[in-house]
Amino acid sequence: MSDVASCPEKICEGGEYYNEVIGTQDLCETPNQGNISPTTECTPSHFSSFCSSGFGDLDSTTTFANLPLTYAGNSYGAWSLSTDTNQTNFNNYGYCNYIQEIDNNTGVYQNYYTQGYHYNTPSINNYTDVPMTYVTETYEERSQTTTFQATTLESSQILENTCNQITEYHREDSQIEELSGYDQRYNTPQYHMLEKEDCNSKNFTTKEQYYDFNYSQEMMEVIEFFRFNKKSIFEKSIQGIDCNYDSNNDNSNDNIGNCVSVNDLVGDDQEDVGCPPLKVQKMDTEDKSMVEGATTTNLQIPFPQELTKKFQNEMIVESIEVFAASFKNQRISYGFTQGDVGRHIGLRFGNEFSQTTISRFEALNLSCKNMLKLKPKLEEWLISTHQLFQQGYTALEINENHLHNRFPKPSIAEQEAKQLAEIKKVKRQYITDSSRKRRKRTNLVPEQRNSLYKRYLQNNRPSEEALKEIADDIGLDVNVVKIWFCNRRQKDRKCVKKDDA
DNA sequence: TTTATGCAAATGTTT
DNA sequence: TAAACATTTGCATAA
Repeated sequence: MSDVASCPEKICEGGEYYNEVIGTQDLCETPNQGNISPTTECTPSHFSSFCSSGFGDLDSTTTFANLPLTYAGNSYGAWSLSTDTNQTNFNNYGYCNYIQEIDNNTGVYQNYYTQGYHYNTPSINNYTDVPMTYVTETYEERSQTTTFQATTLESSQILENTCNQITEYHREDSQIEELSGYDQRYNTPQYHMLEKEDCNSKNFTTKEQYYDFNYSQEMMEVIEFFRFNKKSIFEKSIQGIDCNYDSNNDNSNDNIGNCVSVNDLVGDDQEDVGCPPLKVQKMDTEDKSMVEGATTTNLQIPFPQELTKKFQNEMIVESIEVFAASFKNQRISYGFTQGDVGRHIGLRFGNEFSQTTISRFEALNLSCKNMLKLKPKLEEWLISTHQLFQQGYTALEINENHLHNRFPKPSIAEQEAKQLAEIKKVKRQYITDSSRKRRKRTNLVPEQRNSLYKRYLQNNRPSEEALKEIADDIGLDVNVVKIWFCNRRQKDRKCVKKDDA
């Protein structure tokens, strides 16, 4: 195992720039309990990698991994995975908000949530055969806040060491064994978007040293290796927990019961594929054997291309999950309700969302594509709100004075470009005019509904004239009546199909 | 008071 | 072009 804190990788993809980081413990170790040493040089404007200490709580053995894509100002969410160094067979998986003050180089963790799992052997490295028991039903809030002083590292040194680390991982069986554990040595890569200028920053020597997210087989091997290990642990712990995929839309071909296959979000252009679910399926035996192949010395082509796509999909899915959790945390800490957010977005973009939609976003109760579509707006909300608070406004003032109005509305093209960036890997993508106002939902009163249904029984496909007549008669817009008949026919067809099944 | 959810209105895509 | 088919979204209300 090398002495590397993190591995910055510049990822350039279609004009967008990512920073890829793999961390190990050594340069993250902290002499004092609770201290954390982020590597500020990894990303010029934000932290991207850090380790903290502790098991359960943030102490000397916790490794933080997989920073999400989401941030507002200096704020990040973070996942941690830590193991029990006292061999009491307890594993801990946590989430917290991470806020770094760039100027004075300090950071704060807050709103720390944890979920615990028992496993029945103290041997961490045998995890593949260890059944794990889900211990806590829900996240437990610890309300812990940890403040620390950041440590700055030389980026060139990090880059060099990290590349050595990757090479060693590829070469040495013993080191691979070590890495396959999921204790403090376990890390996952993470990435987030950077400005173009950052990519050319002097902190990084030459562009040629960067790994390309799409095309570097070597990089993908490492990413997949780490990610599989993590998944195999986590998935064991969520056995029996329902997927939280939009159960209303359960007629998709991708659905398997209430869960959906994650295959092919990053599909090739020939395939007409849908979105993955927001909770992933367990990996099957076949997949596992392929990944286990990666732990041999033959690491040239350990992963089939298909699997690479699958992991990319999972990364996308996970980035949404993490963002949703982070978004909720921040919304609550700002003191806004879901309804507030929906209204603010209306002020900001010209088209507001209901409390329902925000609620569903936070609970991952929307389709993946839908989540990806909404995400840029919620990111914008976080940024705008953060700025308003920085200017000294309170939540009350923001609400009463409609301060989200103050931000220039981005052009439709800009909004669409952002949505496109989110869902560009989804085939069948389409961006709708996001500024067009959705018609207010008509609330039909029972008499109107009865009247419509009576006429539907007489003729379920009325002509234009008949529709007009019905509309006049009931006192509704003819379009509303037309849509009602369409939806009613759709409902009937669905019922018939269901009966047939 | 806030959030979650069933049903279906409205919108988008394919046939 | 219209209808079928698919998906997004919000009202009303339960929790």
